[in-house]
Amino acid sequence: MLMQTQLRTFPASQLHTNAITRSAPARGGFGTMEAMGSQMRFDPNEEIFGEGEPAEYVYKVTKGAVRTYKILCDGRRQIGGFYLPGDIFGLEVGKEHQFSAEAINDVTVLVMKHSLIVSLAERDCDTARELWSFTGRELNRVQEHLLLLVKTAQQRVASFLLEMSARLATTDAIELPMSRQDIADYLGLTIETVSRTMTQLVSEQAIGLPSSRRIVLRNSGALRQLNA
Amino acid sequence: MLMQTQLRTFPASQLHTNAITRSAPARGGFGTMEAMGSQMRFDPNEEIFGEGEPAEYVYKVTKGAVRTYKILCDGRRQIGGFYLPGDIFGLEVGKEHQFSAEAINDVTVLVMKHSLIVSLAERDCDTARELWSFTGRELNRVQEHLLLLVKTAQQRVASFLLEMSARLATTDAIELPMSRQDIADYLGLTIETVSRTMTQLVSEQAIGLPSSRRIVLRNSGALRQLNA
DNA sequence: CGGCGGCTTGATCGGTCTCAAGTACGGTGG
DNA sequence: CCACCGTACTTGAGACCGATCAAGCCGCCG
Repeated sequence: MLMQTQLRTFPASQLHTNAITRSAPARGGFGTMEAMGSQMRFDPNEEIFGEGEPAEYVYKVTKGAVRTYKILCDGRRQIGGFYLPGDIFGLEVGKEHQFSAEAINDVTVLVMKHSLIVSLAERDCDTARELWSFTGRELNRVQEHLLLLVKTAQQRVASFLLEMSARLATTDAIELPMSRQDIADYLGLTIETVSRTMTQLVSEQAIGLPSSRRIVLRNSGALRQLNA
Repeated sequence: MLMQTQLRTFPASQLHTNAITRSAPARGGFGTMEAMGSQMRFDPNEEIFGEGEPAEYVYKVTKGAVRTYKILCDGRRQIGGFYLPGDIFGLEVGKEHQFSAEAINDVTVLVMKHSLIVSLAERDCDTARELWSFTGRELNRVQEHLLLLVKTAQQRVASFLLEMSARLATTDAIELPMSRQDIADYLGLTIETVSRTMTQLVSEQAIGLPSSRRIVLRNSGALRQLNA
């Protein structure tokens, strides 16, 4: 059982087999720290860490998508954020993780020891500044997310699509990694409302929907106008 | 007009007359920094700073209550937080204020130069750590606020009352500094719904309401149970 | 005493949820 | 190759919660 708990957080073979896999020098964010990371893989829906667990590690997505979430008292799930390649997650200021984290699809992350980063920050003020800056950006992101939740369903979905477009679009088409349920739980809506709203946006020529996970932004101005 | 902009942020006489008023040595939070602060006063509903303005100063409430907010595209106002005596606000990681801030009632704050704090943090890693820690607590607060917004009206109001009780109650009775409109804009509800929900909680014996701003928690267990 | 702002209460409307089918897609086995 | 299945998604009908619109009430101050 002690085994199991460890396994859930750091599945099986990974901690040891993959610990050897050193990462290439970093491009963006947390410069030197990334040199210390090792790679880990997670299957779809696999837990990466759980709410309340000690925040031993910090993660950077190299492939796939991650969701963080809390289960509310009434059983609903609130998604706190989606993390895509290049994004850092699991970096806590306190001792424990405030949210749980799961892989959405096949995920590869770079793992760094929290304690190493913190102790480095105690000597190196640039690292300290970087930590502060990261948490500040996370704060801004959550503020934006909060503002979403007081809008109408159409506005929430439109904002979500624009955000995803900005984060993972190379063309005007995007391939969503997450399910309708994930989107719903992020936006504080039901799956049915998300679905209905999307078809509504299709009929308004704002988006195209060649398949349920594939979105084409036909009129991003109209989407933007719903909020601005 | 250049005058006016300045006046709106740092009203009239204050910057010069009060800059002399040195504060006593600090007890909690931002230790040494407080020694550098000067006092400022604001009238009810007076703007302390505006969204998008350069974040030149950091504030600590010594008396009264402050709200931060954004005006949404549709004209509604979303309140980001309430700041009570002892609370720090206006500390940004970036260059600009993300929210506007107003005095709710008669407010006295301690003002510190943002640039001084930051430059201190560049040399002193303890200060850097304190900045990070502050932003981390702010992040947790906003996360909690976000979770509020996906609950029912009763749950939101109950959580709000419990939070206020924890923050400003000496006995089981609390004197709210903010109006129903402020509460509504914090909880993402209308003033009518807040009012109705309160009377409902009265009829359920969960609270007493001797006057509209005065709340007595009669059965805080029941309030807590709405969320837990 | 009159007026005004903040709060409460009532009646109705509308958006989102709930419950219930129906449909598309991918995988598996015959 | 097709039949079958399970899962994810869409669509529909009705209920419900909170918003809106509209009075009315209370406390405060002139």
